[in-house]
Amino acid sequence: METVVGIEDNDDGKFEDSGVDRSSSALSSPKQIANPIVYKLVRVEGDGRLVPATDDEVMEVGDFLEYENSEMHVVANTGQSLECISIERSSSGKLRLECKEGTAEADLGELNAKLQILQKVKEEKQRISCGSPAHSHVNIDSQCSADKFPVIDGKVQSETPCQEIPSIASSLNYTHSNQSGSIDQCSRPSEGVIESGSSASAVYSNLKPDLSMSDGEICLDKLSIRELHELFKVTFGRETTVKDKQWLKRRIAMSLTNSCDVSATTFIIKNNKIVRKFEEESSGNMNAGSLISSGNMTEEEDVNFKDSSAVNACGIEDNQVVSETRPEIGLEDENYQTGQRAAKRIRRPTKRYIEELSENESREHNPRLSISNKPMGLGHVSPTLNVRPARNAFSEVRTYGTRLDSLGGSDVQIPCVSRVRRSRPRKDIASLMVCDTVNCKFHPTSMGEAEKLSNKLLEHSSDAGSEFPDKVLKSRMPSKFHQPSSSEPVKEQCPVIGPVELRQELRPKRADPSSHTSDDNNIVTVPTAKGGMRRKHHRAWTLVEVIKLVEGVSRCGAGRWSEIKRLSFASYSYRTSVDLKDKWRNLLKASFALTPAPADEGINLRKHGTAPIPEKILLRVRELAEMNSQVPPNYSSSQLASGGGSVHGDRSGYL
DNA sequence: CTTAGGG
DNA sequence: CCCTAAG
Repeated sequence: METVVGIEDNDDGKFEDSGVDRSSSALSSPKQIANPIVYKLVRVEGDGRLVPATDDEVMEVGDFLEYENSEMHVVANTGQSLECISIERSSSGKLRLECKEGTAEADLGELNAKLQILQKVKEEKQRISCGSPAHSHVNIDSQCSADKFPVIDGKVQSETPCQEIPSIASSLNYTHSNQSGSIDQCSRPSEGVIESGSSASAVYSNLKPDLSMSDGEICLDKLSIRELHELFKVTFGRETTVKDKQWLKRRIAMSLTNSCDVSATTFIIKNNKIVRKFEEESSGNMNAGSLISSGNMTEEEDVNFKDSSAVNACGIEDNQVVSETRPEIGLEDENYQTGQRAAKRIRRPTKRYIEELSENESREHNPRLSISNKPMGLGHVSPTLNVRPARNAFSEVRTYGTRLDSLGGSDVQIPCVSRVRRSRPRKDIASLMVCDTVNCKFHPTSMGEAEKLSNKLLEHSSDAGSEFPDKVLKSRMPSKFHQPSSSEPVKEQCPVIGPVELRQELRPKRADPSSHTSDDNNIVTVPTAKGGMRRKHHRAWTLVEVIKLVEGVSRCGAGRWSEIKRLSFASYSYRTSVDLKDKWRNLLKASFALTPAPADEGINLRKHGTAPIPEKILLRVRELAEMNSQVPPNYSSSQLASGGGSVHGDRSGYL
């Protein structure tokens, strides 16, 4: 699945013993054997099997490696401080520096990218390896460490103080062994411990002599402030004005350790250890100082962070390689590994945090915007009443605007005003204007009570009708309201485009064009074969609407839906006469079901389940229905003893 | 177009 | 809600 870079260490025969190692070696091509350290590209199959990497894969990695090497060179050249040089001498040291430098100075971006990829691969591999029998322990180990990272870290720190920074070369071998060891350890602790003890000690003994920590530490200690500054500069790629020797030392040490981690790929664990050690050492010597100084050095800290992250990337890469290594055991190693993991973990967040956090933030913001508020509660009468009017009023305008939007094809809502006016011919504009005025009227009018509202609405609607010349009404109403959308060629419906979301409303604020937020009603129109658009989602009828409907029916009589539409639903572009009719039908049904119908419907059962609609209204509906059905106007009053009288009364109340 | 009714 | 038929 994933391509992994593996480092195979041929130098130490003992390391090869491990099954893991063998597998890797088996995979490795023969030529690799010659080199002490071999980077292998392998693919981890789903079953955990390691498969030799393809040429392409190798190439990919190869580039990276090359890049690193070049980086190393650069670093070496750039490296000015004695310390650096000394470190560089050791192969491991070189790597370290390189990583560090690369991250700090050179193409952080590129490195990071590569590192990320590598890291990903590595992670994947680890995951996979868990599944595979051979690597299962590894996985566990890594996971465990990861999970417990913090704790382990602390543990490691305390436990690993003795460790010193070995030369990178040694560390490489060592690392491999360590890693494998750690893995092994997990599976079989006892063995691992023993083994680790021997191997680890041996390695250590060998390594220590080389450079080891003493080098770093001593060197740092011996360095003058100026030298430290230089070193700092080399390390971080920038000057520092800090005069605190301890702080400088600490910084440098940390950076070195970090770099080690990174570069140490294989050594990561070890590096971690080392790092830890450094920290400890530094802490022992300068911890107090560092703490104090750290407060002042935010800037410096930041830089460090950066560096560390960069380094991390390198480290990750290395880690990746390491992961492949076979199992050697070392108690310490395990600790190291855990430590490494921990370090990894810690750092990683750092890196990603920034990116992701920013992303998240942006996302969060967006969601908010995108989230539509649909405060419409049918159940709540008062609220709806207040809200609805406004919304409704605009809805018409909105509709127009929507259409325009749809034209654009984008969901974005353009301020209705601009759209409407632009797109629409004068006539339309006029009609719109009228609508607006009407809407405005509605808006301002605050109707606390449903009745009031209904009354007012009625008035308005009637007013509008009467006020405006028939011409205007006619033109705007029938053509535009009803089918206009579908009929209106062009732009509005974009039949061709396909399902377009028409966001109708601009909500209460028509002024605020920007708020596209999905409004309560997102009406999705679906292109019909005919080319017409049809609403896809049902728009819940609001109480206000129902009231208006009832009112309209009482006023105009059932069946005169177009009239009612015109009078009472002028502002509701989305309610067609057919809708009204349908709704009325439903209301009738409901009313009869709900109320003990004295008249035709003998069912007295009440359905409480469905009663968002106030009984009052249903009652009235029923009355109206009865009235209608009973037709004879004269007769109605007498006939509908219970209903007739009440009907009138209700009606008067409403009206 | 508008209604009415079925799906 | 949508679709369709009938007036």
